[in-house]
Amino acid sequence: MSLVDERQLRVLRELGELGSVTAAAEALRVTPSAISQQLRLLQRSVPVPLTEREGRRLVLTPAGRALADAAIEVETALARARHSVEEFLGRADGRVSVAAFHSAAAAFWPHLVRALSAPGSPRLAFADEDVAQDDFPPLTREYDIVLAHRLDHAAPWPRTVSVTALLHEPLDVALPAGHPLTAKPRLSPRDVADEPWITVHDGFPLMATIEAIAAAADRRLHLAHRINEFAVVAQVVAAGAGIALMPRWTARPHVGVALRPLVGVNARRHIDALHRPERAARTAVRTVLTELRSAAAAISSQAPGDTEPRS
Amino acid sequence: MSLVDERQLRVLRELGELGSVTAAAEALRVTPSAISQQLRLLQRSVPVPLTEREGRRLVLTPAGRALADAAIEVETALARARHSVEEFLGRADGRVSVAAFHSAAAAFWPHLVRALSAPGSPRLAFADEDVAQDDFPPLTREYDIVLAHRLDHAAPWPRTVSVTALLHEPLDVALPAGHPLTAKPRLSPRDVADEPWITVHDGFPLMATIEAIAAAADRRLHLAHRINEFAVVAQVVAAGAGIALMPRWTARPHVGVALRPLVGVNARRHIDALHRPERAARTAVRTVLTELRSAAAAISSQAPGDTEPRS
DNA sequence: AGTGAATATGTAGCAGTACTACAATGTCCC
DNA sequence: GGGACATTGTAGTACTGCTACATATTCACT
Repeated sequence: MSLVDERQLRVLRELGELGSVTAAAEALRVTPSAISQQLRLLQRSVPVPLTEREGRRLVLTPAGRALADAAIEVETALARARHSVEEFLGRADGRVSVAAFHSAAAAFWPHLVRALSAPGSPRLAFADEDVAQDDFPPLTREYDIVLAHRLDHAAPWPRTVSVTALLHEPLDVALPAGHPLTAKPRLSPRDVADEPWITVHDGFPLMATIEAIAAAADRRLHLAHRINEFAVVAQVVAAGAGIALMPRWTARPHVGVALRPLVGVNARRHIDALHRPERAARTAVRTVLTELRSAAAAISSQAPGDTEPRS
Repeated sequence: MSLVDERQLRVLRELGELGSVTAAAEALRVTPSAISQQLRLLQRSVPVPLTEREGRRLVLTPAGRALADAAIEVETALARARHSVEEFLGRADGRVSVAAFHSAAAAFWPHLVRALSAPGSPRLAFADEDVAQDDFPPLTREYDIVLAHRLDHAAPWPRTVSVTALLHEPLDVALPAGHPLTAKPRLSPRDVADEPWITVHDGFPLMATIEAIAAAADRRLHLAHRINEFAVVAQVVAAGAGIALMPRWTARPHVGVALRPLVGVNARRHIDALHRPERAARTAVRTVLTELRSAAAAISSQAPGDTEPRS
């Protein structure tokens, strides 16, 4: 019985529905002999007759009809399997996993939640991932979409991932409220080179800008603290432990911290959505990408005084 | 996509569950190379990657997982199909069609209905078929069980059908109440040869006994009427239109009709259940056959004064 | 850093299977 | 009884899935 296969079941079913070997053969585009042989093969696995002669035609016995009915289920399941990939790709409400580093997560995810809460929208699965720049692309193996950042002049993303540009965000200098430098509307590398710095850990994107400031000022900076998380950085800056680079749009404003634009070095970061090219074959993933772009537009224009043209 | 077959889906599913080509190969008792080739073949039909490398192992992508899930349904349906014949054979409550000629139907079917009314019993499908003797065996093509009758010396049933003997029923002479012959406890062919006869149509089983009476009495009988249905015969006999042969047990008694045993010719008929041998592979069919046998025992002993040994 | 074990993939050849073409057998209908 | 129709059997062919073996890649351990 275990060598009953789909082909034989299909033949049996056609015979049952069409009522003759010849008709089944035409339907399956083979010779009647092929049908006859498949039936003989199938019969070998079953101890009761599945077919019987009726005059010169061949028809199913009740046992044959029982098996032919089961064959319908097999074909249904196979058809469903054959369409399951398209279904998977086409589902509007599929699960979409989105990873992001902290500041992008805080800025983008609330937008996504609001925009995609209606039934029929993609179901979101968030995960925060604060990793060094090189480690963003590999995350696309695990997540459908990865929000990543890199500095203007850093190495571009590898070509194995697709990139959707979201923000080109200025990095400002964060000063404690009341610090003397807050008097200046914009700061040069020389202005800030002697202050104690709070920076990200080595390997993280913003570090390159810190190094650019040191180079432009021709000084060795004093790296007092290494803190990745901007919410913590803001607290420590406000407490007067040093100054820091902070993103203009995606970090939550802090009353004890003033932001001043930096001139003389290119202090900007790209925030991009990375994904493997084939993941965008899914409708749900494309929906989230579209929503991310419109969230980016909202984010970059949310503080009118701070938008790029005027910085 | 249409060349996705069960084998490829099975391979994909094993890969998904076991997590490596080698493990899937062991599970399916083939070499890893075979697995790899089947996966390549499957991938050819699908426009998005189903698998991806993870270190030195191979794992499913989300699309692959979607297809593997569908593969489970396919295997389930196939397993069900492979067991559907046993299920069909083993079901206690399967449908069993029973054909019978009129007097057997009237005598046996009420027993069957009473005995097999509990839930879980075979579901009965009755059909009355009053045919000539030669036409009983072919009815086994259409019905699971056929109640048929034949006379003692008639040709036996062909060996293509299985026979379950039910009754060996005496045929008595039916006389109008008050007819002079009712005075005799038993009748010889000579006693009845000059009466007007009511017989079945030519070709029907009882006809041979009529001819035997004529031969034994060396007379030509007067065949006044040809009526197959015993209920009608009884009415006409009671009305005085003639005498007739009637089965002792399976014809309903009629107040205007007296039955007298016939001696000197072998006047008995066999009532048998005929079926194709393979139909008895079904539990439900065997249940009905058993019930028919016990019904036969009840019928032949229901009128104690008329049982065979005393006739 | 290097080496060996583990894993997957490619290639060639082999074996089993499903098909076609054709012949034979059986059935229906006039 | 003859001709058309239908199924089955037989021999040969094409295809497909497998094994064996070689190769490439990754991992773990020293």
